[in-house]
Amino acid sequence: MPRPRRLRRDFFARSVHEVAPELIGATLLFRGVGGIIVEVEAYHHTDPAAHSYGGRTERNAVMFGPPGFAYVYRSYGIHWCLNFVCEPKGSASAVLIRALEPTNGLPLMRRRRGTSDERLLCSGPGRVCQALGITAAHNGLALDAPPFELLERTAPVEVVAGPRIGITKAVNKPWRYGLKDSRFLSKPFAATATRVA
DNA sequence: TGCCCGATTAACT
DNA sequence: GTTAATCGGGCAA
Repeated sequence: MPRPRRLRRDFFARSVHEVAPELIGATLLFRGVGGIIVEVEAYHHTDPAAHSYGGRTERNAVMFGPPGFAYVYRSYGIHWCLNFVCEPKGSASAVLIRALEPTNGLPLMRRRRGTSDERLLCSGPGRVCQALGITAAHNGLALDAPPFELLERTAPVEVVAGPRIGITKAVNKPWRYGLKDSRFLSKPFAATATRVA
């Protein structure tokens, strides 16, 4: 097994719809804690469900910056959610990290999450940030430098696509991507989900 | 200023 | 299946 390579900043400088499925199977670590990305969603600036759809604000400013940086926002006043900014600078598109298969730093993740159930550690965007210790303090950080470490996938994976979760606009767009049959998804994909890779 | 609501989660019935 | 928790963004006034 070859040593996994780091994802470089130019990996993210492409269409969010190319990057998102390729992130499935990659490894996300934050201060050495994390796991394999098994679920993401793509948000394009022309998409009414995207935070950047209505233009630049203080909250979404990082989305309008260069690709390869973290956009972290508060969800429902309670949770934090992590995105990877993609595409050329200014296109304001990003990939939401929705679930990981935990592989590194499990004791710390269990303590932060208050559960020992491995399936509840990182299965949901708010849970990922709680388990990894990511907050607004990390909004705007580069993804190719500590405390982040992103590793390319080392083996082929089966990626499926389906409608995104928890949104009220553009609900039919199949821009949620996942590792087929992973037990760490926040929700299963339909049996009829499109296979994309 | 006031009001509504959301890329969620956990704890209910 | 339903709902409370909790708060900043965005928009009406």
